[in-house]
Amino acid sequence: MTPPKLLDDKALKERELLIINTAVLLIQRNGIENLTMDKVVTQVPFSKGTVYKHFVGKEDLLLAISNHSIKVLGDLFHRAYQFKGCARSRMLLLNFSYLIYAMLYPALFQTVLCAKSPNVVGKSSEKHINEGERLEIKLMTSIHGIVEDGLADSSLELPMNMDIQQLCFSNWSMAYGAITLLSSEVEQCSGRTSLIVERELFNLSNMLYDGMGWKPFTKDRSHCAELKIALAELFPEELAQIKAKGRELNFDSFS
Amino acid sequence: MTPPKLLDDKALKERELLIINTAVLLIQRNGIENLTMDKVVTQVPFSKGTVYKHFVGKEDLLLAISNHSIKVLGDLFHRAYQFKGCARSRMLLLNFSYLIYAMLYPALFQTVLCAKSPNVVGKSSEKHINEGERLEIKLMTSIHGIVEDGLADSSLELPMNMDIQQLCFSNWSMAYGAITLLSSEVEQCSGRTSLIVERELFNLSNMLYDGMGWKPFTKDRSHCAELKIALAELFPEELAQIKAKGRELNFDSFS
DNA sequence: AAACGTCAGTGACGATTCGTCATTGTTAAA
DNA sequence: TTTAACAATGACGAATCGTCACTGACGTTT
Repeated sequence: MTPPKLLDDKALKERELLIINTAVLLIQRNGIENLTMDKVVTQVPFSKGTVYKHFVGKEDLLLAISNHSIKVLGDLFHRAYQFKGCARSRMLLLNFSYLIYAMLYPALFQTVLCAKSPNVVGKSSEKHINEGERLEIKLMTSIHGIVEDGLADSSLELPMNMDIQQLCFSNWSMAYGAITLLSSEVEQCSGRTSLIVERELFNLSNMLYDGMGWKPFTKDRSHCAELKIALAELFPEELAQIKAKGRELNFDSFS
Repeated sequence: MTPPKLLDDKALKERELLIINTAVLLIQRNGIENLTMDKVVTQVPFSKGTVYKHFVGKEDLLLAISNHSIKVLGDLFHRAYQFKGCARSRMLLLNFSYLIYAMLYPALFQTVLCAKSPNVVGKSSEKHINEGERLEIKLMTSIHGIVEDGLADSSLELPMNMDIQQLCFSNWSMAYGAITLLSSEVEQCSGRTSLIVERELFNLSNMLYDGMGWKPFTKDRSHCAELKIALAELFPEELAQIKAKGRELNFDSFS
């Protein structure tokens, strides 16, 4: 009467990842708007029914891709968190790791944005929705850690009766807004508009940190030169890949 | 031989608006993820072919709704711009008009977010895409005007070699990020999380303005009391409607 | 070893939704 | 009245979705 276990979790995870990666390739090739389950099924050594065992529908698959993408971003964030340097610099570095992510993996970035739409969330499984929330919280922990370091070394004090979570959210929402709004420009080489994403992100971050009273203030330190060095040290491969795509982070147009 | 004009522009515009409003009602009732062209057609005194005369497809209709929503928001922004008061207060007020909009018209707000997805943009007509860009620029002009007023009365100086457009974008992307990320919380009465959207928006705005060096600084003025009065004067109806929905802007939890 | 039960896998199928287009109706000039 | 251009219709084919009845493989029971 013991129900036989025929499939181990490992194999299931592997298969799930294979489906996700296949879907990402299709998104890269045809655009997210043309992704269909039928196409995914033909590109995968399983039948439709099996795919639907893993994902209750197309939207659920999208959310799973989004979750996977957030994991990738979480790794970049963690590297920024671990960098040696003052807290404020590392927070700026973290924001730029977000930008690098958006430039390097546009399909993933795009999918995360799409997955935020109620169109997707409304049709997804509880399991993947909860996983997504967990992952976003995890993302926040890197930010959290940097803020705590800033508080610990007294370069930062909590302003306006705010708590740590609020401060983390401030930085996150600011970076999110800037990169999202300029993400359409992120991919192209030359900006049609006069807004340059790396410059706006840099200025916006510094204004916010100055407003928080986070030392060293902009007037006392060349954050730009520091950032340039840190990026080259922490993300050499990623910067090279971006360059290979014909795009490049340009810090010369602003001091 | 003169080709007869049978439909005037006015009637066309009216019909387009009727279709849009019908679709908005359906979104409110069934959620944006369940909007179908067939349902729209049955709710409208025209046939499918006629609807498709106006909108090349479902996504194009969504974009048109988004554009319509941006017009509504533009009106709120303009009222904030015209308010009497110091520039910095008005900018804060403008951000809060954005929040009011998100709370009062969740379906519209949601549609604007969805319409940003490449899923939608990729399948829409040039006409509506261009119209959307025009409308967003128009939105910016209210922000632009307030910044210029701040420069004119010397309460603000351009920091870090930035130009006016960059400053406008900073405020916009910050407000966008905060409200978007907390929009899922915007509708519900009590916050499960410890983040309260009106409080975060208030703090984030003030930190940014302080960082810009925009006077009067937070330490010198009770922006909160001022904002409370301004909101009551400028958006009495809207605040009442929000209250009627069971939600209320709460300023007591922070000074 | 035969019968049985459980579960993974399959892909044909019905249902839904989309967008088109051949047809019909309408208007105003000739 | 005829005609030409425009407007409106809704039946239809195509695409996509997600389900479900069936098959087969494997371990357990008899």
